[in-house]
Amino acid sequence: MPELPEVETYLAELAPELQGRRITAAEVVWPRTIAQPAAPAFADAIRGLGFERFERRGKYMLFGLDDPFTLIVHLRMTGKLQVVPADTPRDKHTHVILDLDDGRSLHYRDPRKFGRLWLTGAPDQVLARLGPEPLGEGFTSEGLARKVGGRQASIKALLLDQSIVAGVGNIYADEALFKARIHPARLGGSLAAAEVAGLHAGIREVLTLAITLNGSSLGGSALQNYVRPNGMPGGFQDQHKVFRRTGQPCFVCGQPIQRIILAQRSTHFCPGCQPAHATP
DNA sequence: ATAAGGCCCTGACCGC
DNA sequence: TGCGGTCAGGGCCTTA
Repeated sequence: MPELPEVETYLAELAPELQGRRITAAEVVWPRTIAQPAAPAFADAIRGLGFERFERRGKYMLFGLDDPFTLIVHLRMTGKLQVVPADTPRDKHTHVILDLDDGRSLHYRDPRKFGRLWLTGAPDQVLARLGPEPLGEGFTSEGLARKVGGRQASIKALLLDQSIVAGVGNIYADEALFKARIHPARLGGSLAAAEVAGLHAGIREVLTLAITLNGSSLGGSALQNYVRPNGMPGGFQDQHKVFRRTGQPCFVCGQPIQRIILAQRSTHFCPGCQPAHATP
């Protein structure tokens, strides 16, 4: 499940492959993959455009094409983008094919079909709901405190809300809450300023290390498993303190990690390190 | 405005 | 072995 560090890794590895390349043809196999414009218009409009700039915003990849177009890609759960030889046959999960001018193609594959692509001249409209970048100057402890203050939703649910902070998903929300020693079911409005400050720092530390290690590759199902565009796994899964460690001893206090459901998401925490109530 | 629940999808997994 | 049911999960939409 690609979150900010995985998307950052994706873009870093795709950029050198795509820089300067031009799209010579486009095929949309599953039209609903294209969020904007309609699939036929997308395929028609993207033909002939070249890749110029590469940016990330939250979990979105922004491919700056010839002015004024931006190709936006959100991988959601199981989306993958890979540069392959042009004669590579599409499999049953390949939904979009962009042929490049160097004898290769960019394949978008997505078993769950949740991911979406946009071709737009106004990317800010697509990204309008996003909150600040967690590693940017716009993300401050005070700003986070304003957004969670007074809220009656769990802090876990609030961290998953992309309008509060962009790019944090299920893995890094759990890991950041552990780092800050905050129980995930605590209500946003119950957090003291010092706790919010710790959470703010925890989010940044977890994401920064995860980017350095090229994200998290989870074992088990090939469907869920994130791998980098070059096929290599990330390295942050070995740093997980709570995520998918249900029943295993906490590295800090030894108590078994618990799993609960919050906001319809698996949530992992240490009952010893993350007490349900703030300690005065 | 906020909180909660449904929906989209399909491979993996479980119990019989 | 085969089959049906359940689950996971990001973001958007609807409902209250």
